[in-house]
Amino acid sequence: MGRQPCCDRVGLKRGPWTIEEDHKLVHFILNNGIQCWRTIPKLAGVGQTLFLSQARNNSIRQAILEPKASINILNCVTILSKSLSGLQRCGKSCRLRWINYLRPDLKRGALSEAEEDQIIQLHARLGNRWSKIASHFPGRTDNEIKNHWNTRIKKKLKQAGIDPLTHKPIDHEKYQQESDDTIMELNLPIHHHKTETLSRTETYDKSNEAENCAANATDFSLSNNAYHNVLSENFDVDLWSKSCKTMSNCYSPTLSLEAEESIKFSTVSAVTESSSNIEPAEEQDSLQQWMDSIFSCAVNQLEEDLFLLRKYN
DNA sequence: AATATTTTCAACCGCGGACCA
DNA sequence: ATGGTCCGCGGTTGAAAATAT
Repeated sequence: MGRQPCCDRVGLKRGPWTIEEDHKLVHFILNNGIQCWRTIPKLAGVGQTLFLSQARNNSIRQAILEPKASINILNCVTILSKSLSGLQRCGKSCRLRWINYLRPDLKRGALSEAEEDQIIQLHARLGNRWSKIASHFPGRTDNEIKNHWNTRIKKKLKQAGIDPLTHKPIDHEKYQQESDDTIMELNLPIHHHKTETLSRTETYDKSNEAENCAANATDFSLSNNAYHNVLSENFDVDLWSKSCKTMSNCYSPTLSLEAEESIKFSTVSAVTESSSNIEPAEEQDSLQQWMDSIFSCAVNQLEEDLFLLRKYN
């Protein structure tokens, strides 16, 4: 009997993660920790549904009293009800996304020369045991190091006349024959290797802007800065909407002014509304949850705006 | 400016090992 | 010992971004 797949793949989403999915996963793990990856997709998002029903009741009540002021909130809640189901991802995919991209202790930005040298030394000792190698670099993932090895370091070594497999100087005449023999000995399929030349982008360094963008996005989604700002008296809506924009720019480079304004309006309304309807003892938690929801909502609106922009441009 | 080519890296796949009943 | 389940690892893929023509 064959091994069963890690999950029922029917109806599960694959491919790149959306902001909303990231948000659900981060929210769940920060609140509940990691227990069983298989159950995380089902549970992520569910914790917010209780608050959703509260919010819906509040907003409906408010809509009756003050229709104009609360219409945006009501819209948000309606959209949220569609988006707050569990994650349509398998546990494996969640684990990968968390480990390689979302976890808060990840170090961002290009690997330094010193790190590269250390990778080369460790690879000479350990071979392609990427997780072992990565364990020497806190904040770096095995995937990142593996990718860096395959795209940069291998080429650099070859350029320097060093065989990346053996870490010994290349004997050019024997090199091709030996690697083919090795492949035959190991009974591995022979692939047609692309001719590898020094990368045209070898000198290209990730711009500070890109790094800041990633760092800002991480800060925003993982350290709950936005919530703390909202809770403090000097909450700056402009600053917050800029954070949203910066984060969204990591995914999509263009945003409409309307979309930006939409975020501001949702935020101000949300803060006003939720503050007036929640008991003081629960205020902070509820407000944080509300901000969670509003953030998802704002992102949904942005994505809808982008979709329309693309459709009609 | 448009198109082609190359590079990067996030995400997927399948396997092996650990653990449990 | 056996079979089922889950997690983690390493190889690979392919879309998006960067660069060249």
